[in-house]
Amino acid sequence: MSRPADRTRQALVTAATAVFAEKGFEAGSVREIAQRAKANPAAISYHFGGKEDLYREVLRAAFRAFEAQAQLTEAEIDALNRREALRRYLAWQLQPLVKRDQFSRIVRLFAWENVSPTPVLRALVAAEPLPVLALAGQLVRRYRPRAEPEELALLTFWLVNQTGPFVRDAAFLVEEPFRLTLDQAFVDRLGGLLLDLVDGALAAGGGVSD
Amino acid sequence: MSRPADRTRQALVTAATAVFAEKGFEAGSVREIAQRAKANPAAISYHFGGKEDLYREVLRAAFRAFEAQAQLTEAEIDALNRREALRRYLAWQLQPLVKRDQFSRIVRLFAWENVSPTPVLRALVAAEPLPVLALAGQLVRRYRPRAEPEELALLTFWLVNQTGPFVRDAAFLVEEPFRLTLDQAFVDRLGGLLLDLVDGALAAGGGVSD
DNA sequence: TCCGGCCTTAAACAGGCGTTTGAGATTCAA
DNA sequence: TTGAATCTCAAACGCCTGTTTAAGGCCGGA
Repeated sequence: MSRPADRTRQALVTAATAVFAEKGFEAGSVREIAQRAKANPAAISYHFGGKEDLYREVLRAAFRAFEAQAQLTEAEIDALNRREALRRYLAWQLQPLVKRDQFSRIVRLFAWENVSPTPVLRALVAAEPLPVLALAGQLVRRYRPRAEPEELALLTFWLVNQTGPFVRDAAFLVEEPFRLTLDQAFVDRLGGLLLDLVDGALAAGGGVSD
Repeated sequence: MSRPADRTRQALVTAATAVFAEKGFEAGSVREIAQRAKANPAAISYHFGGKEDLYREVLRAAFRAFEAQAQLTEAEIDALNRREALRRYLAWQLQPLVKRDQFSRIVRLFAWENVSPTPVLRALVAAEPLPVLALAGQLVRRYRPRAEPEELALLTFWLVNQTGPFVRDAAFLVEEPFRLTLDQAFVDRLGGLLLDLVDGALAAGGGVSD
């Protein structure tokens, strides 16, 4: 695959990622995408089939990019000290804060899907469960091996959302009244703070010792 | 004020709240709003000035409705046992889960604003800081009176987001793979679980005893 | 050189958007 | 009852949307 059209395809996917991240799927227009890719709107229908199919391509690439950064496998969760496993999990989830330019668009894509899921994403995740949920669930069981299924589900959802708000609303945190500076040292401090909080929360009230 | 036009005004605000909650400000159309209110699209321009002005009215009503449900004042936070204050704070924030029909639209309105803030809301909150942030910050200081400003800011933001995901993504929690049932008993259990988690997290690692 | 497939393009299509217009209905005070 | 103010409504305006169409450029093989 080194046809002349590959340049157009790749440019369209890149431009679409930026536009959909900024405005969401509905509000992102094929004309703006084409303009940023220096291509014609009709090229989207020609190469992908339509706006939805282009979006599917964008989501697939986003999933690949995010999961490639995982610093934790299912095997490691059971092998490692549970606090160390938790530390790696949090570090992975906070990576978008470090590699801001690279990941911010992907984070925003998922934020849009969070408030208004598209049929495109629903179809994609229906195929197989999200790896991040499986990892978080396994991590919770290291702390609460005897928890009921409902409590386990709640704790898993809770753990996933310990980092989400910081990543999703990073732009909000640098403004008033918070005024935080998002450099590497800050992300390290945040990671340490969250590790203490989450470890403390899971260990207290119902947790078993490691 | 019991002019004949008041019926139209009220019907438009009600319909607009539903439509904006479902689709967001941009995607919510004046034609759909007018149709649900059994009115003419031109009535929006006539009574409010335009789509933005109608939205401002919707947001104002939403703020009033949400803050009227507060179960905690600044004075009570310092007077009460800190765990009891935290319990009341969490109960307040989880109320949308209990009174689902009444509050779900407001929660969704703010969820849209979270991913893509409108100039309308920005102008509204610029006037004065959000009461919920002030309360959460005061609560955090009960646990960590000697924390640095940055840590205080992070902990405040963290506390606010302990309940947010459960309320915002309640529709997600009832589906696979979680399959939770959102009745009163469940919300009580969730409130108790979160109270233990948050109290444990804030008390561990840096917290002082009460 | 010429042909045929791949690619790009401007133009047009049907439909939705927020808002304005002007005429008609309705309401209320005098 | 009359006149003026208030309100409603269908129609039209200009602009934007995703997609289709048809014409032409481009390029490698015969």
